[in-house]
Amino acid sequence: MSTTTPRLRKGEATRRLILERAAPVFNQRGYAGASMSELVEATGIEKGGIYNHFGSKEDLAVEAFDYSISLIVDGYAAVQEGKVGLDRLQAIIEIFGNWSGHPLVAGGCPIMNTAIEADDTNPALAARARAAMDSWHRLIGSILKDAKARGEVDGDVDPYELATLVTSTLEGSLMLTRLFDDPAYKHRAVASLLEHVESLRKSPRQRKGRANR
Amino acid sequence: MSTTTPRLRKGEATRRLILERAAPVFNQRGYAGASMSELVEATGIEKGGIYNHFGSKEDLAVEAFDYSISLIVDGYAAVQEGKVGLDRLQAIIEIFGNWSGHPLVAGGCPIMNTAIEADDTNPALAARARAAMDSWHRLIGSILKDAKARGEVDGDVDPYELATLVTSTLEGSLMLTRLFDDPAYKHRAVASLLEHVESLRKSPRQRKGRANR
DNA sequence: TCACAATGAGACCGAACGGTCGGTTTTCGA
DNA sequence: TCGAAAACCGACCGTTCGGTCTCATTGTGA
Repeated sequence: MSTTTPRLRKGEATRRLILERAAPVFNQRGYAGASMSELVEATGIEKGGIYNHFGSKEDLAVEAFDYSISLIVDGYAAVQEGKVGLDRLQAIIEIFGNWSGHPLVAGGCPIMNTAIEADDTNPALAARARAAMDSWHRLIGSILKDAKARGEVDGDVDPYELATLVTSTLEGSLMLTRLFDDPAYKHRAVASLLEHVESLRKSPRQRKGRANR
Repeated sequence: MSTTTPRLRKGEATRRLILERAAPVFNQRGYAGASMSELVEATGIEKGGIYNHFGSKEDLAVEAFDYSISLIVDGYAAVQEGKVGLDRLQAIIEIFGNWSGHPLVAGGCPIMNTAIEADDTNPALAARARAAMDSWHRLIGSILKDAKARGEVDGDVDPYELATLVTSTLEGSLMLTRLFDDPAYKHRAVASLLEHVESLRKSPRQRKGRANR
């Protein structure tokens, strides 16, 4: 390996530009719904140029998906900064309801969109969606485990199970919000989840013993 | 008009057969992902035969969607029979987690699938999805209003808001269940919602005064 | 029974699909 | 500055797309 330059400068820039511009197209129109000619138009790069960097439409879709995910990972990492324990989770839930004006990627949640389209049709994309969703659940799960370790929440809360419930509610509400073009659905889900998470908090007094419900 | 026969017998039968067989194809592969040749194969009717009954692929997709919805409406109507009040809602939530073996239509919830694909691309299908979702929310909402009228639940529960929360959680969990091919996600959501609904029940004692939280 | 409308088959259409490739331009290290 | 390599273009490929049309067959009311 030594000092092999893996990729040259200009090409790398175009490659990234293609991904940046193709990602929202795939996210809005779906894999089957997005045509190469649309991608040519959206990227400003001719077909030959695109195929110079990606082996197939599917390759491009997979890499564009990964690019979308990287934006999301970065976005959610940023909102947790300076927060600890349960506050981190609440910050994540809260921001979910507030990307509205400047969504991380146009067209809704790429994981959900890809999951819905690809589960019966495209194993490669479905696998990427699973990986991204798993990583998301590990993030939420680890925050909850941390909160438990810090004594903020009761011991009988299963971090992973709660994580999947949070995801279910948020994603479902996002689907409704986009279907009806009305943020109220998302906001209700966020409010409900924040309340639920808040209810998990042990009051400083209680150290042992089950609290709420 | 007088005694105009709107449609003849044989044709109506084929028409329905096409819908029955096309519905799962659209639900699994999506509108853009389903090709006419796949529909020809699935229905056993040649292209000319299909276009004899439907004006376009989109027309067929819309009618197939409506057909799927009719199956769902019938299915959920059946499970409520003989039940009253909050029991009706709990029966609906419960059955949501148990279609697994014999789903009403292959490929997951047609409303969610259509919502995700069509919201940015197909106004006609998106409108149908909105109508179906609205009707679903009205069903849940009316059950909750009935339960309130019967004094089963507290007055400060907003039927429509709760309905949309139930939908969010169920649909999101179905997405996860299908993505990971694991009913656990769905079952967790069902259990959580059943518990939540149960917590709304006033004990026979309490007539006035807010109960839980 | 019979004539005609309804039905379904399948060859056919132009357009658009995803993908290839030779040639030109651009980039950049030597 | 220059030449090889990288990057990019766009015409072109075979295939499949959604949709049309003609014609043989079938169903059916009178």
